Amino acid sequence: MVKSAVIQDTEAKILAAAGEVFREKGRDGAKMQEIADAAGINKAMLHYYFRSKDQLFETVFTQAAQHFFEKLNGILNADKTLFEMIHLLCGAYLTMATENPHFPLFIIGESNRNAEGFMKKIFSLKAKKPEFTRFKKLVQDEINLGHINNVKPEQIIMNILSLCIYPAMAKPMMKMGLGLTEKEFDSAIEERKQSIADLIIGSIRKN
Amino acid sequence: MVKSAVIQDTEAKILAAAGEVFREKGRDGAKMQEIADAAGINKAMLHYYFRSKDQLFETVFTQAAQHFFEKLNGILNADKTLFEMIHLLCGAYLTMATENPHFPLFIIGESNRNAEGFMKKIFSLKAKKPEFTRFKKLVQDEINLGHINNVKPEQIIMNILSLCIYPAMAKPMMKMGLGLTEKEFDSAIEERKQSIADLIIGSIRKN
DNA sequence: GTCTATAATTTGATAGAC
DNA sequence: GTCTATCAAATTATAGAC
Repeated sequence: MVKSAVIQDTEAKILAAAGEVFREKGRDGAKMQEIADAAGINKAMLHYYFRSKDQLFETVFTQAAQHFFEKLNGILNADKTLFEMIHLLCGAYLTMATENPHFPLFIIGESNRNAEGFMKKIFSLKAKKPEFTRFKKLVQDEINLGHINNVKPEQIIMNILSLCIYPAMAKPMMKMGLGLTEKEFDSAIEERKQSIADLIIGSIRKN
Repeated sequence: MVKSAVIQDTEAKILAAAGEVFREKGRDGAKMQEIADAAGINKAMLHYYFRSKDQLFETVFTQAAQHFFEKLNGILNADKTLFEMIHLLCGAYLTMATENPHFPLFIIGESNRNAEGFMKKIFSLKAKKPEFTRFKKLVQDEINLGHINNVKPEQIIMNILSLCIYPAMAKPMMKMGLGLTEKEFDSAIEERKQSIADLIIGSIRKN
């Protein structure tokens, strides 16, 4: 166990390469040969470690979902006020979507393709599925205190997810549609880091 | 030319079937056999009419984009006030996304896969690419009149698109994540038809 | 134009040497 | 564990009869 930390073992290399290719090309568009090339190893190794393309995909997908859920649960269960939590959620989602723009499309595509299987997978993860019960309670408390309007917590969640994730995942189309350069688009996204949480809060706060 | 209007010609049948399958399964996930079955014709016919799978996809994609752009241009160039136009845009996008939830994923996936080719395709359409110049002017006018805050029109567009499209395209994941039944989710979307435009307008209107 | 049968190609998967 | 060579299956594409 004195292996250099720089040199990943083969399994890790495969998972990293497969993750990238699957996210970019999708489950069907990704080819085993391309994954092998990206990992710098032979195609036969993929089968040696993961048996089949399906199994490799499942592993990659599960790992990605798990990683994200852990992060999310950290926020949703933190001891914060509603407004603080909205800020944190917006920051986390925006950062995730910006750094890894293919990830949301990847997840959504898979959940659309096979909703039942998707659900089963999610529920069998070690990391618990994100729980919004605490968030919902915070919303209800603020309503009772008269601080915010009588809104459904689900709508707030939908708004946060939409505003944070969509622009990043649709970047090429957005850039083109709005006629923005790469730089202009990136700075537009940067602006949103400040504005989205305020927009959400402004829309529910009682004046 | 006394053919019954009910019986579509083969080419139209193919395009309809291919559109459905491509949107649902994606460019790579869709199989020619499945398209042929959906169209109720033989696989060889697909090649007779469209030469190759690639060409069939391009035709379907272009046609879909064109149809949507025409609708959008109708709104963007209409003689309306800014607030009216925001309401119309939200309605059009929400309806589109709800009735055809696979369409946005389809377009975004393709534009991510090949941004340059996507742009070339769009620009060569008969229907002009949607122009936001008039929308931008309306925003600037309202800013000058002191009716709304000094916001960038691009941010408004991003917000409209995000809030309307994302929840519908991510329906299975949303349902699961929020623990909603089909019925509950649909009524949540229905609520948004009333609330989204108001949310957008509320976020920019000067009080 | 439409079909059946078949060719050609791509791609996932395995066998077997090292 | 890793590679080369090869197989097997799936899928696109075409040939040719009607």
